[in-house]
Amino acid sequence: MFFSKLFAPTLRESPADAEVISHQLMIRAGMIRKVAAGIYNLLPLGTLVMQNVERIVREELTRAGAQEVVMPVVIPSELWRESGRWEEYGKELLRVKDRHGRDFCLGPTHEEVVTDMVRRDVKSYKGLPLNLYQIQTKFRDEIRPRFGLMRGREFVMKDAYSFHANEESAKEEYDKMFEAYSNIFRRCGLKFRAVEADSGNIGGSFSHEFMVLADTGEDEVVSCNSCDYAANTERAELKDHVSGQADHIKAQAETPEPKEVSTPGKKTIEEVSGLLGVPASKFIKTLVYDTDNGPVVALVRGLRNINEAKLRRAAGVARAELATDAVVEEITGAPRGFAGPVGLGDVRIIADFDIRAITEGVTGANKVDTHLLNVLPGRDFTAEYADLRTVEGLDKCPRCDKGRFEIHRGIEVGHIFMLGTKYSEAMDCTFIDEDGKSKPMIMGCYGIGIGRTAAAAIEQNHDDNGIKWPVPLAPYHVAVVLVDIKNDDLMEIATSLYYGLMDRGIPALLDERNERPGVRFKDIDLIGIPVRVTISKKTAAEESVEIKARGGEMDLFKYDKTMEEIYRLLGMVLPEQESKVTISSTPE
RNA sequence: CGGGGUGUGGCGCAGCUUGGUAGCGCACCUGCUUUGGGAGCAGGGGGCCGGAGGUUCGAAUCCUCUCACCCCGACCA
Repeated sequence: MFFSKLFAPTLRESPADAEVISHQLMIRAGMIRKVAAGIYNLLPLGTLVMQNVERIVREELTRAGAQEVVMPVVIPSELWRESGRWEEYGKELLRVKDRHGRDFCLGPTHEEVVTDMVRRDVKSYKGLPLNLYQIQTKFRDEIRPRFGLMRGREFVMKDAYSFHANEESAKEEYDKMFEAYSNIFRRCGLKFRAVEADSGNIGGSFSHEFMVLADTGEDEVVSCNSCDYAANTERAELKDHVSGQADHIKAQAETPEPKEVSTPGKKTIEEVSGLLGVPASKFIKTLVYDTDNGPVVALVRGLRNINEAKLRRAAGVARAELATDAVVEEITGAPRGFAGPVGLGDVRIIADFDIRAITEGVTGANKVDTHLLNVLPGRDFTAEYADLRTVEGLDKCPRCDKGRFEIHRGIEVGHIFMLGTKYSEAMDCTFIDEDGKSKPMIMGCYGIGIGRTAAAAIEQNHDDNGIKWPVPLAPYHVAVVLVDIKNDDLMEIATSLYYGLMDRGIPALLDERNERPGVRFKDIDLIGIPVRVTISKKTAAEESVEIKARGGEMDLFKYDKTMEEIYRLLGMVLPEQESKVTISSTPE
């Protein structure tokens, strides 16, 4: 590509609404432009990068034996009604009507469509396993799209779905996808971690998220500093480490009877802790939740946060939200801020394991302006115990019992998931097994956000000057900058190098714009091209070109060493028979 | 949806409190000079101030309504 022809409107300043660096740089580098909230145009540079991610995804999935298909964007409501998700999915599902008034939706994901496709034509175990994928535009009417391509409403996703005759086969495919995903993100030049994620209602621990580590990530992940356990903080487990230690039993025995203490107007743990001079870790935080199975009281240690997903699981409910003040008052007999587990009536109490470790605890007295001292779990109230608290750094690893958690922020670029028979049963996707019996297929699904992967790569690879693309994602691998554009001899050297690169399959950009060199260097850095070759009168006088890796130092190379050096910087090896090839020497 | 905020040339902003001819930087166009890290000078073009209604002799500015966008919360590739 000749830069003078390239549609890449670069900006010096970033638009005020771009928050994160990848969003800012994509706009400044002329890769994307916003059309509406969460909806973008991809300009040529953005398109090239997306194609690079897609190419890597295709290569790795093909190698893993998956087959590419294309499913529709507009999906009839009937399929979604069959799975029950037409009602369940909520407002994220953009529904439209056709001219006859029939209901359709824009596909946010394709379990229904692919299940329908497979059930029509696969009848026997002989047709299994099967892994079908597509790379396609999805639409999810997100409440709050943000961060450019990181969380758009319309976005390109690679979604794969596998079908199996039995669990073993499904697990095998899952492992294969795990491997393929690792290869994909490694090839994209990303530092990432596969972490355990919510397994949903089926499939044990068979769900992993692939997280690109970046401070701006929307997710938080923990990893053990001793073993290989890693999980999304939302899902990370903690074990019951506290029961039965000798000194603890002694402290329990020595805890005096509960005593009321007046705490007028002091509602928060911080306030009461300050007033009484008792550390917050002695507090039993008491939260009243409204669930679809009535109210539930949850207890966690002061300073710790409850994990509502864990609460939902422990309580066996689908919905749990903090109760309103009115409900709190009804359950505890006191206004918000003075709730405690002691003397509560007939209400379900679920406590975090850690609560059991408390002796001489402090909690609300279920009475206005009053708290209780010397509360001892087990003696003064009873509760069900479960893992309820959100993990934090330095918490003990539940797997190896030795290590401690480290916390990182991450961007979820991929998710692999065992679906089990949820869709195959709902939609009657069955096959005849070897034993002649009809069974529902076991399914897995596997997603990668293409644009999000590109954005994540920028989050991890940038500096003050702009993007620093990992070579496999770069829109062009090499920029050839001709400084003195009016000099025909130099132009010939530059174009000959440019075409030489193209002939070798190296995507190149020839910058022959009538701009001052500084402007052009800035643009090329901003766009993030990995290797820059500069040709000018000065370099030509030495029969050399100047080569500089993005972010590196510049060096002069004689014409016959040029290609070798470019290959080296791109992490490639010049083919043996080419080592003698030179770009055209100075014309006479 | 709840809470907060912003809408003024393509981009970044000022002007609004206290109504009186719409401004600055970048970008763009022309010319000259310049040409190794976002040039200088001179000239030039482009905005019904998000939209509708109202108050007023007069509204970017005050009032009402609306729309869009952004930020903080619960979802997700």
